[in-house]
Amino acid sequence: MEEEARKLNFLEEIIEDDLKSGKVESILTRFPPEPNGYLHLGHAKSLCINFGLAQKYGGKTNLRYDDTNPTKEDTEYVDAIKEDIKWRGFQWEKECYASDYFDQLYEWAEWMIQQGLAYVDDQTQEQMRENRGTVDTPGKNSPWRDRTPEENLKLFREVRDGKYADGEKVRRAKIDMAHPKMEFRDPIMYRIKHAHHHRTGDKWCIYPMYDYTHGQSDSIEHITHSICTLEFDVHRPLYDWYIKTLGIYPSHQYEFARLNLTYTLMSKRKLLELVQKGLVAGWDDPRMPTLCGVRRRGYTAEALKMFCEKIGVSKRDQLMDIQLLEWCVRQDLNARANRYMVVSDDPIKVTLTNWPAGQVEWYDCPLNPADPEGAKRKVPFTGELLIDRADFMEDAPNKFFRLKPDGEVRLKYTYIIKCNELVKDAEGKVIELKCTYDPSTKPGSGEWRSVKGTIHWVSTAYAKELELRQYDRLFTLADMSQVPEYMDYKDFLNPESLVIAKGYAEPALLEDKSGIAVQFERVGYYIIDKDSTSEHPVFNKTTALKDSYRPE
RNA sequence: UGAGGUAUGGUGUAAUGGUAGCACUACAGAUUUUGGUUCUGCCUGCCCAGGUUCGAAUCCUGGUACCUCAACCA
Repeated sequence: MEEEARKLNFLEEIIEDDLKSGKVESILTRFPPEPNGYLHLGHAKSLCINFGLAQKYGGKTNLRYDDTNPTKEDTEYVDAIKEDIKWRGFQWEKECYASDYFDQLYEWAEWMIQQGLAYVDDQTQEQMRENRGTVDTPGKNSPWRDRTPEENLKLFREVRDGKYADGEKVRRAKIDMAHPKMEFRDPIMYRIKHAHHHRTGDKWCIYPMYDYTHGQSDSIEHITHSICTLEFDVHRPLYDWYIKTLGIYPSHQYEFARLNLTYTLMSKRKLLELVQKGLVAGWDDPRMPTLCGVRRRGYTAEALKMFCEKIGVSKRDQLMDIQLLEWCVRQDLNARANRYMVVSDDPIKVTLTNWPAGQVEWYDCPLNPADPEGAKRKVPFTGELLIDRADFMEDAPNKFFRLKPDGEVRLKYTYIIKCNELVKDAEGKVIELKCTYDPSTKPGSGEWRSVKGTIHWVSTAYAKELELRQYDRLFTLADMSQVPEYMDYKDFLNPESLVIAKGYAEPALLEDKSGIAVQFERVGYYIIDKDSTSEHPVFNKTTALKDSYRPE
């Protein structure tokens, strides 16, 4: 046990060393989303690292919005991000915005010009691209590179004051156009954007780039450990360069491998596209891998926490099997999700021919079988029932344990019944099963008899129609053997590639119209309300569920 | 042909010079009033080649593969 706890990932080692050596007194991390989309499963990992590490070592975490690109950002996202972080169970120390630092950043920018460390460039985007060179050929200096500090300052102020149009000029750091690291070939610090910012409004028409903003923001807040994903590792030298050049608080950046999940899209850009094209109902569509999406799907914050603890932290590219996530969800839900019996639409009627007419028996069924002494629900049993069509098969193979002609099955919590006769309609479709029940098999009376199958049922007399507007698991519970690995979102949108996992037993959360959470123990039922605006053919199915559940 | 990063079963992650462990998955079996859960069993691994050493996943040398970087995105 204790040895288990002693295993540290590389970030924990770094932090412990820094704490031990006195390099820092306590740690301060930050979670820096750009408010241009909703948080997804990948962010769950980042959240767990940035907040979790601080928590573990008695430090704090700032929530900082990286809002340096006004054309992509919006307060809708700012609010949604906060909500998701809270749902996940984390509390930030300070709520910060990169835009809070625009004035300071600008001051530093003028100072750099005065030091001859930056210049205004008149090249077009194309010229700049050409002159930047490639990974194995050096770049060429801009013809405007040697403007005097005075001229640069004058120009820069004119740019700031809006004398130029978008793209006309750009502000660059003067480093080295032949540098082997592409990031050092005179990186752009400011670009002109006559755009309305969600916080600073129209105050600025120039906006700083990520590289010129992030390190300084960390520094201003005195972030001790700035932890980000691997693709930023090539930026670290530049991060350090700005901090060193400006002589400000030395925050340090560390990188870990971002999370990828099999069969799952984890790109904000593509998720945004799904939303914008109306291919999903929104960012919180349960098919989406967003935190609000999986939340509607029934995932719990605890399950996500468990998952993040299991996947570990390293610098190797990580493609996690989504089955581990699902295992975590089941693990969590299995212990505490309430269970209700349910049949999906198009059920089969079962008539018990030897049941005393009009008789009703009530059963106390546990809300959670794992806790048989816990809360109960009352379920009425009568001589006319409905069962799920999938629980009956006329020409059943040997391995089919549910109801078949002349076969026996246990109705969950009640009697064993035997199927004696099929009733079919004109098309030959089975519409009713005439069965007999075995009175001696009533639970609690006499000897217990076992049969292979146990199925759900509802009493037609008491069945309550419950219209649900949430469908469930269409995406992640698709039969994985049917879809190619790395299923692209285009395939995702192709209904042919989706196979609903029928009978996959897992507790799930669904919501009815009034927003009440109802949990069923078998999923594979997908439900959508009649008013659904989704254009996706798979989802345009109206399903009314019948449930034996009777509130109080 | 540049710079940076990473290599341990199918997937992910431990072992820091001393028997390659754990989890998920797959498979097999037991239990089961959910074909769930639980329990048991089981297959599969140190990128390659040299070297140092009594002993190497670990140290050294040389290869190889994969990822990231050439947005006025973050």
